[in-house]
Amino acid sequence: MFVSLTPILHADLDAFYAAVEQRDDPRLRGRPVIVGGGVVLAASYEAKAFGIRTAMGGARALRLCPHAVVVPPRMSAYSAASKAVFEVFRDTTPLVEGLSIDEAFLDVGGLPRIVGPPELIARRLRERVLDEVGLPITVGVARTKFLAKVASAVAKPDGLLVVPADRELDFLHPLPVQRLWGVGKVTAAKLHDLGIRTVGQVARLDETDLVSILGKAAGRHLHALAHNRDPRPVQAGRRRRSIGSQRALGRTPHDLDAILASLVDGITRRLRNAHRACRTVVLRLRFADFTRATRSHTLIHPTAETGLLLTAARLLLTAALPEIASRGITLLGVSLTNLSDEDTIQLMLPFDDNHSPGALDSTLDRLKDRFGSSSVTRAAMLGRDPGISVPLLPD
DNA sequence: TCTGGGGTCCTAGGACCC
DNA sequence: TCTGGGGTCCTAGGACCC
Repeated sequence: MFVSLTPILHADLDAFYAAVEQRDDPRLRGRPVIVGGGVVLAASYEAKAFGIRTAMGGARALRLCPHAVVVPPRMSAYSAASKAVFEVFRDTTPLVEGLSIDEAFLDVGGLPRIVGPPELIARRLRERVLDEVGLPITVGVARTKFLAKVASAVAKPDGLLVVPADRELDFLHPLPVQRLWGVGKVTAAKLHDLGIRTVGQVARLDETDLVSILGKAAGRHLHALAHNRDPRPVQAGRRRRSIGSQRALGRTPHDLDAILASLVDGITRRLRNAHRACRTVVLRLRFADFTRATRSHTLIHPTAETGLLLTAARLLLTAALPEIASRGITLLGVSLTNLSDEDTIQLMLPFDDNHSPGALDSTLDRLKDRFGSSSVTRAAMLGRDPGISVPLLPD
């Protein structure tokens, strides 16, 4: 049987934040390092050996390993390191899809005839990241994104694993279900209740059974992954879909309005720096019992203006105040979603049913002449009002 | 064990339109 | 006059990932 071979690399930096700290401070090398404070943001492999895990409470982590070194996070150092690593990725192939600050997919399908087989490309990539950025990185290689990601997880730390096309299911089926992308605590528990512990057992289920257990999307998704069916291509240049910020609140009394203002100030700055605008403001709350809630409001027009977005956020907060007063609050957050490009505005045109059907189109034509046909698009606004997006010109 | 901060995607109900 | 089916958008919640 012909097997199409478009090799995909999944490159994943090892214990990223902790590795940057060990790189920058030789005294930390070889020692258990915890990045974070109240909660473990990252742990070096020496710390992981004591059972310390990401997202664990700091106090518990120190009980497991009292001599661990705790360092405060340096986000700017991590984003600089990430940038440098992604430059090596893009120098390897233009088809790079970033998944997070420390991992990415690389499609090297177009490369092998020029530079060699995927395994060689992966080996070179690991050497370059270590030489040029000073960080260990693990690479998984397979025909699908999903399998490449599984391969890197299995190969960690500081490893390389190639899954040959004729050995895919042999590799996949003995693994525990938690290895499937999208299976977390809740889904794993549901499957365990049914006696399903391995990927192979999932693969033997009918898709309809899986859908009835887990819901439509998750069931179909898992069924496909268990058979290593993952047609998703590596997508370079995917854009962020939301920008947010949040703050955990301690026991001391807090000025919620001031915190809200500083959160909105920070995220609107990031929004403008990215040349984006948003339409939906989401207020995030966590109560004293650690249950969560969101409140959202969608504006008519996209905007990146701090004042407008702060007003929307304040209205949401004001409406939530009675609930906050009765339940207590331990976290306040704001995110901006429904993002669009900042450099377009939407015109609301006062057309109604009495106008001739061609009136809007002729106006569109005039706008296309004025702004260029490719930059004028018709958009639906508020579900039913005709709207038109045009570039926002300096004058 | 006492819980951070940044995200993605899916579901479900209600409003509204055709 | 009463009714159906399909579609989109908004809101809220939840699972999951690093």
